[in-house]
Amino acid sequence: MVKKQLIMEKAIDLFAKQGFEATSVQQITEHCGISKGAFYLSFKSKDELILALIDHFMMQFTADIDYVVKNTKDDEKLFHEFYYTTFNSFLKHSDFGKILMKEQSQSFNKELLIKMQSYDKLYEKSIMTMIDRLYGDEIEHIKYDLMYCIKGFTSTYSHLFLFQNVSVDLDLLSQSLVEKTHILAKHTTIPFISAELVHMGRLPIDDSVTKEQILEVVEQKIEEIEESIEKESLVLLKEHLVEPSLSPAIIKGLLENIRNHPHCKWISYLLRNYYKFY
Amino acid sequence: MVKKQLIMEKAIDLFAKQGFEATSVQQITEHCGISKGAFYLSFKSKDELILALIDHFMMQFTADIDYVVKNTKDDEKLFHEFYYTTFNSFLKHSDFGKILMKEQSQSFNKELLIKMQSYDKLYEKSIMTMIDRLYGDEIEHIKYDLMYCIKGFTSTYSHLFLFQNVSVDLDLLSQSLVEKTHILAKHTTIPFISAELVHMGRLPIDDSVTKEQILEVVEQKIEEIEESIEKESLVLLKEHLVEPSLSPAIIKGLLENIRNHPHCKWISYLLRNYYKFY
DNA sequence: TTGACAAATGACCGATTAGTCATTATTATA
DNA sequence: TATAATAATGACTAATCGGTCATTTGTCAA
Repeated sequence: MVKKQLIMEKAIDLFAKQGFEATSVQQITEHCGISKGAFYLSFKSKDELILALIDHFMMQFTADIDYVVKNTKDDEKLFHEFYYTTFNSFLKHSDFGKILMKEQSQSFNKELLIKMQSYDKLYEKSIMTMIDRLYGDEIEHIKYDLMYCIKGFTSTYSHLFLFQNVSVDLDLLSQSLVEKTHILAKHTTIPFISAELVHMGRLPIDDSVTKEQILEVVEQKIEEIEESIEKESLVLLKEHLVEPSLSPAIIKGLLENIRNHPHCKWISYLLRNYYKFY
Repeated sequence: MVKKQLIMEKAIDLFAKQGFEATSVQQITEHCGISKGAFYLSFKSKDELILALIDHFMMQFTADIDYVVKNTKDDEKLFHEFYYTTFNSFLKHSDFGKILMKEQSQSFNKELLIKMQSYDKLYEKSIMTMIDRLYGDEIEHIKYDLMYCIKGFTSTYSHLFLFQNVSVDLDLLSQSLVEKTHILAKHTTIPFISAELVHMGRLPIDDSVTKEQILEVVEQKIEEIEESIEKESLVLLKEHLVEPSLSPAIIKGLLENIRNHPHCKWISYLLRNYYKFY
């Protein structure tokens, strides 16, 4: 299982430099110092690797954004936290960010397309939550336009530090985008994007998650991670899932324990939403 | 020479669907109904094909935008014309637009990277011209931010009709973006992007064009095109280049003759700038 | 009809690809 | 230490890639 992570880390390096298709399995295994056969013990195919990478990072990203959006109490800081977290994630995992930008609209794989669309949908949902909370009904008619502009800002400005090697002041960048967002929200009058337009051309996605599915992910992670606090927290959460016995306060504390572990963010996200902690 | 155009047209289809690297020369020649050898009579390599495609479309696009920016007299309509022309070009050549979006940051080829950056620079120049004309010194401190937002709008909203199969009202879209642009220009106070930031991380590009270079392109096009009016106009323009003999009015008229021919837009652009017609 | 020239062909080349599997090395158990 | 179970190897396959070139086909004027 630790081999799987090694491969993923080294593959990221190469994919970011050369792109997915231009990188061979041979190159990856050489970069890892393992044999070609060993690669196929961890992943059934090269495609499965890229899917795993996307899941690994997008789950963290989605969970981080969701946490910030739902746990920032101060309305004044909401968009700033959102922008900052978005850019910080891109910066922290800039290699993956590059892959994402490069391969974004590359429909070479239907499964990948559906995956990306489902994460994108969650991202849009978070943005809409913020817009509804800050501006309410008063901008009902232009709220999808605002959402689209916000998405546009994040992707456009990400290019700056992903593809041009410039170091940027994320705080200032976030400030300037918060201002732009507020300005657009207050003054825009001409709507262009409707709810229908947002959802058209999308593939239908089943995004309901059952207790059993969560349980499966939790059990898998328990095997994977080694840190004691996180592992014990997961075990307790798993037992509570099978047979509820803990108080909400304890649950919330356990979730907080695992929230910042890179491999637990997604579980934390799933459970937060399962237990309706927001 | 007509074979070259056939290959380019058919290749566009496949590149848009599968991407550049995922499309083989074999596939292209089969789609054209020609042999593999015939392909290499028209293009020295597969790389040369993609470079030719990018030149072919980007020259048209750049020339169109430049014309609109320099020839729209009414300030009120300037940004509307700009947005409309941008989106209309993307829509008209949507297959190429897809390729552009897919392959944008793919640095698989240094020559391609430089090419794209030089066209991008021209696009940014056009935007800055509009900003300077409409808002002048009053927004000096945030003009690069505004430019970046405008670029962001065009690329973000292009996704709508390129990758989701939705038909959009380009006029309404342009209207709504004109409004957003004006709003941002009037109210933005926090600058983030500086002139240095825009030019950092860029490769140096030589964008001066000599008379000899223009002459070369003109002569080449004279051989290529068949339409009589355009051809004759080109011949006259060429003679005037070698030995000036025509009045400015005639030159302007000749340029107008060829302006809307897909293969002459670039020449028209080069000559307009050479004779300083703006 | 002939011969000279150009256009077009597709079998072929060496390199590279994703993926397999018989074999070997390592580890755990008894 | 002996045995069973697991992990890891890398030579191998079949397919495909971009690109070449001896050969064939087509098109002229003579």
